[in-house]
Amino acid sequence: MPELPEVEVLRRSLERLLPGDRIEAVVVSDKRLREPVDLRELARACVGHSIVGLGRRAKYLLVGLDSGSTLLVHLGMSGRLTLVPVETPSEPHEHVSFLLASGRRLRLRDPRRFGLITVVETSELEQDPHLVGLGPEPLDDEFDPAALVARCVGRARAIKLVLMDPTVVVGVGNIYASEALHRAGIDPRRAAGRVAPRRLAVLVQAIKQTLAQAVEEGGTTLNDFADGEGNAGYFQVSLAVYGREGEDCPRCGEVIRRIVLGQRSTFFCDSCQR
DNA sequence: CGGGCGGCCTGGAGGC
DNA sequence: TGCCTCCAGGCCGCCC
Repeated sequence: MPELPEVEVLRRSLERLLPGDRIEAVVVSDKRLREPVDLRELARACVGHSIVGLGRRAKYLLVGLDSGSTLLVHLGMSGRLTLVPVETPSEPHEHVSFLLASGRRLRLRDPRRFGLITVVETSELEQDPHLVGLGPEPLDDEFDPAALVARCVGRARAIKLVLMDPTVVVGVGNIYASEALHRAGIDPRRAAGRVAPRRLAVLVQAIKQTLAQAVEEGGTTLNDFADGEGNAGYFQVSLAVYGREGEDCPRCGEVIRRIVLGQRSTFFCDSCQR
């Protein structure tokens, strides 16, 4: 489900709702996620401690606690983290609930179980194995044309797959890779090393603009994405190509195609993406 | 090292 | 109604 914009939208919503609240109990109802949920570790870091802030790195949500620990949460494909009244009945695929002093509970559901929740010492966040080796944040100045060019020279891989490589740039998943390439007018199949530097510079701007706009529009809700209060996003109406096989390209009117690259659906316009 | 692929999971949609 | 296949926003590890 979530790429960078969705996680950032979630972060912003929780940032308004959670800081200052205290975790009174942790319930693990299903420990089966990408890594088994460790109740003892969660409880030790959380119970009796307050939430101090919400951060994000790549597609990981970071929940900072006054215990000196940070919760690292990844939503995988189908994860949802929502704040509900404490008496809300549990639903299928609920994994973890944090009962808060305010009478609410923060609940993590994830039917496909590709998600993750774990505890990291805040002072050691940078060295955490989940985060180490990640490339630059796409919305930071550090991600610039020179950075992308350096990672593309001499590479035979399709440019779309390079964009989705988290050591190149983080947070760009299957939807936004297709969208950014359409904006930049670049064929997703083109070998990364054969995209001119000038056009890679355009691509960097397209990525930044696409992601920033998606955050402003509340993320993309194709099926079930929602922020911490359950609100859907609406960037899906701004999608130019993703999920629009057979429709007209909004820029040139040609038919949008769907192909498979790296086992993922890829949408593009053969006519205005070269 | 780069590159390609299978695997991990469940649920929803659509065809028959 | 049921059964089958395909498809889905991510990521990891194995192979050549």
